[in-house]
Amino acid sequence: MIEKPKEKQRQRAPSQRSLATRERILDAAEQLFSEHGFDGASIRDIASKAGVQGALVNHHGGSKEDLFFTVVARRAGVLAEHRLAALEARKTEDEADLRGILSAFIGPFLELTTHSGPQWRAYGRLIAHVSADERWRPISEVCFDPTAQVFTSELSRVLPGASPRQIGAGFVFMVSAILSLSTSTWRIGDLSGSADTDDLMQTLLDYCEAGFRAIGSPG
Amino acid sequence: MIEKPKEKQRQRAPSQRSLATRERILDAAEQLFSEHGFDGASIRDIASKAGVQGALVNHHGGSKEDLFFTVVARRAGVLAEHRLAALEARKTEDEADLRGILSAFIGPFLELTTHSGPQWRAYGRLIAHVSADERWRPISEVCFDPTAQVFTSELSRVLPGASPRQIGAGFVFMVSAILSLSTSTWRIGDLSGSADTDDLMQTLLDYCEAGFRAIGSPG
DNA sequence: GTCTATAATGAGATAGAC
DNA sequence: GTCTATCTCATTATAGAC
Repeated sequence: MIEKPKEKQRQRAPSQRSLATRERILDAAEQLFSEHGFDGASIRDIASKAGVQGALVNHHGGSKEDLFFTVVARRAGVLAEHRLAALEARKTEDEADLRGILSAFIGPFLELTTHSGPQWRAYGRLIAHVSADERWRPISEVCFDPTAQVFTSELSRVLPGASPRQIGAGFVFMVSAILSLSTSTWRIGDLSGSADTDDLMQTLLDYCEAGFRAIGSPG
Repeated sequence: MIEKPKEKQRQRAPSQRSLATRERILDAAEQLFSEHGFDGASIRDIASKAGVQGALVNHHGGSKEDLFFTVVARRAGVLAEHRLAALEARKTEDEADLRGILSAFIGPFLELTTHSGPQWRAYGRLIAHVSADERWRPISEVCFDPTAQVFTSELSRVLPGASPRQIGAGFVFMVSAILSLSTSTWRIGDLSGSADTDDLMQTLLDYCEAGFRAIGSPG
């Protein structure tokens, strides 16, 4: 199950080749989990994509659920750091108003998932799976809730007229809209050029900022 | 595959008992597909929940993919009718402004999925699966795109300043926010009472209306 | 750490009796 | 239309040689 990160004490440091293999396996798992979901991606497919034997996947990743957890957690820290750093930067420049907070949350995610290569792009879709399936709630709690709490606190500060429940609802609406850019781009149209994605980010920011303002101001 | 609704010519009308069995199977499939997704729900589990033998599921539903299609399509017509009727009602009363259009789209969905029993509640989650997985795009095109086109046309009419792409983006944001109420209610809090859900619907409407206005107005 | 081989289970689908 | 029985295949996971 998903109990812990379970950091076994190792006898000695793993070799470089071992680490490289492990990374290949995690990359393959990231892509296939993001495309087909947990149940739709098989260990065999992952092993095949990584160019290794099936047994190696279990050796490096443990059970399938452990592997899924590992893949999600691998980039969660980086994403959280980018978001919190962006938030701090806004604060020190006195730009931590509503739009500044939303930018700090949305910007790093879109920057990473659209401009940082196919693995990060897959990771965006992967988060959508984690977020949609209550089965992965323990993963969410560990990987994403801490950051979410920081941002909802900030939102409550700049929107004193909104109840915690309204802030929570608005936050869920925003997250689902963000993730829809990773999963439903085909509904809006191809996003090949950077100009298009930046355009879409502005539209998303405008949408969410106005939405939050409507929630925060009295009826 | 998902080619067609494939209406085989029957020799004679099915018996009442047969129809009842078929409904039980579809109900069970609806619940399990909505909870665990297509790959996570097995034919065996569906048969067990419906209280029939496994072979009957294939007999009534065809292949697993056919069964999924059938379940999604079963209520799609009702949902579409409610939405289009609500839209027409607004138009004849000269209330087809932005908020009226959004209400006609959101209201029937929330009414059905929160106040019309567990099957409709499951159907809401089911649509979230269909919408998130590109694999079901053919189903979306048949079941939901026609209604979506009607509403995006209306939105373009009342928001002449927004490009089709912006309307499309806003529509995707809105749909993802609506569906998040079916999948992520545990993130916002329990929705036991009707008052709570009505409250949430107002919040959602405020959020989306403001968001669309921000998209539709220059700068 | 990596491989081959295989165990153990569960999946979707069908044949054929009733 | 319904059931029993079964086919065929894919799945996760592990045992053990190297």
